[in-house]
Amino acid sequence: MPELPEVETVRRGLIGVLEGKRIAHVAVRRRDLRRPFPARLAARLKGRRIERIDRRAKYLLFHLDDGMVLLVHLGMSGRLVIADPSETPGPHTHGVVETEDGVRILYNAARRFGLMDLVSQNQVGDHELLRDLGPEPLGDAFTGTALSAALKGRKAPIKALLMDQRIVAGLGNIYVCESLYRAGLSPRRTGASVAGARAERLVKAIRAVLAEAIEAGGSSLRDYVQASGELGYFQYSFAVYGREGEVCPRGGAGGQGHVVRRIVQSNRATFYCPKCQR
DNA sequence: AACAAGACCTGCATGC
DNA sequence: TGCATGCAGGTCTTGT
Repeated sequence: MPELPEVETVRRGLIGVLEGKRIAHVAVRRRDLRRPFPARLAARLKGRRIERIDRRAKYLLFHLDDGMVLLVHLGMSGRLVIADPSETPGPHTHGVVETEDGVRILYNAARRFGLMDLVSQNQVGDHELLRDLGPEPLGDAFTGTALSAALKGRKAPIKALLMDQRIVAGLGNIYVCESLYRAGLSPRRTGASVAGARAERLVKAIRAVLAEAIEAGGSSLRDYVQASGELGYFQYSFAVYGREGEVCPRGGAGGQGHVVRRIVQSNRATFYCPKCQR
């Protein structure tokens, strides 16, 4: 679920309650997630002060005052929420962090696709999960030229390549579909064919879609909520994602062929408008 | 090397 | 009601 806009929204929601705060207590209820939680995680976090919360792609990075960084990924169904004082951990709450001033954060991941790791600050960039990531789509390094270069010679469909975190880091199924629609590019087009003006258009579309989604607090479909528990509402702005059979936003009255189609690429659903996307 | 498909795990909607 | 099936925001691994 959580793609870049959702992770960024969670980050923003946690800054106010966690930055500068000291961790008073940590409970680990189940540690066999996608990769097991680090050994002695609770003991290593206890007493630490959270100095800063960053994001890299879909990872959250909690910088601690002992030079370590707690890496958190939410997987498909993960949540990081500020608990109501009366709230008790559910069956999928795999970790609970409590600050000195009494704020409790629940780490919830029904499908256990998420992960946590501890890495020292000066090795974060070399971490195996981060080192091969492509540029941040909202950063300066993500340009039409850079994207063209990354796609050069690639025969796979552009849809699949944008899902590859080494090409650009942070997009997932929703925002790839929406960005391709915005750019007017068919998801079936080869990566190599996206160069020059098309690549520029795609970069602009990706940036715009992500910015709007962050503004909307992300997209809430099934599991995702903001740290506060509020829903995001970008799902109401989807042009194509999950809209198979509907008329796309540019179809106008009657539609005239602007019917959103669902296909499967690399085992993932792709939604697009064959009329608007070429 | 690049690509597609399968695997991981759980919950939910759907249809019989 | 119960059961089987398919599907889901991610990404790692396997096989061609």
